[in-house]
Amino acid sequence: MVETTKKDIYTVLKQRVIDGYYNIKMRLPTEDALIEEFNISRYAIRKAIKKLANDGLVYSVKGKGVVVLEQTPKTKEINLSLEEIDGLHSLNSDQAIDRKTIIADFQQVIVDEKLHHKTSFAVGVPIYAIQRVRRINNKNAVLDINYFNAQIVPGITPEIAKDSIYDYIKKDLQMKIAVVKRQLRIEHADQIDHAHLNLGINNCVGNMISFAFNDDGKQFEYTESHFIPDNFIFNQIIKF
Amino acid sequence: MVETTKKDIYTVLKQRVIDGYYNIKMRLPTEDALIEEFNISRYAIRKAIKKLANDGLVYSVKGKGVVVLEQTPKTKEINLSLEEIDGLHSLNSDQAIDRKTIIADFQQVIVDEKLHHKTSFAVGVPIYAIQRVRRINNKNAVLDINYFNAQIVPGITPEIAKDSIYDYIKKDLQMKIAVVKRQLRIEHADQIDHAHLNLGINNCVGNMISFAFNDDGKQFEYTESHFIPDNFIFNQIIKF
DNA sequence: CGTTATTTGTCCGTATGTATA
DNA sequence: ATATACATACGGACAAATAAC
Repeated sequence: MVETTKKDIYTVLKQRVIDGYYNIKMRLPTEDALIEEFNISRYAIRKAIKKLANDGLVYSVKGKGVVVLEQTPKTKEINLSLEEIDGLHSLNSDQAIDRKTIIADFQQVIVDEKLHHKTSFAVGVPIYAIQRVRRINNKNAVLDINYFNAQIVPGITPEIAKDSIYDYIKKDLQMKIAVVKRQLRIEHADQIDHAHLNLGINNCVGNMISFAFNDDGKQFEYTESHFIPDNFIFNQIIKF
Repeated sequence: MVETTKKDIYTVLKQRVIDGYYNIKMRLPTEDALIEEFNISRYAIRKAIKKLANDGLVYSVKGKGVVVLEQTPKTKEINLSLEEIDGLHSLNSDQAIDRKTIIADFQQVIVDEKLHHKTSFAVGVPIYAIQRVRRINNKNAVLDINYFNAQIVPGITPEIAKDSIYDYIKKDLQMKIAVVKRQLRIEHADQIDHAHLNLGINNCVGNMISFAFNDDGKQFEYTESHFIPDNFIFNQIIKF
């Protein structure tokens, strides 16, 4: 029996899978065997295995066992996982990336009919409208167009926008971000994109649209992140 | 107490949320109240609520309750959810779409060093290499470039490819698809894209790369789906 | 402002179902 | 047909965050 705290079980199993420890049979030990080894409940073991499955490392088959998946190569592009927030603020730390944020526009406006249709904020609501260019590895790679409900997220300044609005929301306003609904499209680049981004010969951008909600269920943000081709990857693992 | 079978609880709650039944307080009843109403275990209630959360309709907050999120508008583009398989075969049925598949190329080849690097199939493995153009609403919208391991998925024919290879895998070969790992990039369109797709003035494509695994953990497919801008949306819901 | 009540989250043990070997 | 192994479901106990007083 191995001496391991509950939190470590996932880490231990993950390392073993990556090292090929279980690869000979392409199977994990049974739940009962792992319960024995780690001296812990079935619930805890299943939780660790579920996490491994979410990483795309293993797959559970009823009546068979937990299968180890063949490993696929790592990518060298900037890895977004469709789960990053606040533009490119919280990227994987193992990817060394030079970043710089340039404020291209900063306004306070009232939502009109046209903006309502785009952002789904109610007409008449005061909002911050901010445009920021994200410079990554000496390229203008992302144009963030943010709209924040000023009633829910008050007091944004250009200085805050230059740093991280999400840090301000979480740390200073003590607001909880609950859910972000995201859409990803590919669109023909418009004038603003060409003006701010290093598109090269490309005439399209990726457009990641985000609707963010706090834990009162209120939408406090609408954001479009326009990014240049070839530099970003979105990952997803689908289980059947 | 409402007479409801276990499976219906999610459906009933979903309908109530959509209808705004709980919107006055922006809260769902407590778990205990729902246990009372539906006369069912806490486990079952929590399962239904979890499903609602995955739909992006509600969000649970410890010590507070289950919050109903403000609703965002539906989109009119073809909705892919990053979770569709086999190109565009299994789309939402509420979106009426004309489809047609044209086989552009069909070959059996052996994996060489270059193909190994791209597909991550082992060198020497026999594979099917298939190119299909997906015509949607009278536009050449998607170019599917499929590579299937012929040892794991034998017997593919142009006739099968014209219909659905995934149907063949599941129904005829009785093989289980376990996991699909997917990457989405935006790339500059190449000659083949321009030749097969109705790109118009755009010179970029979306490239959805899929690695598919069966329940033995073996990778049986590598696919690139190149699609034209403006017609597709990928959705995701991120919970914190 | 501190204390108590409320409400969801986590964890455990157990029993039964279901697909696989 | 039998044994194996993961999936689902239930009830209960306690922890942790929030709300109410």
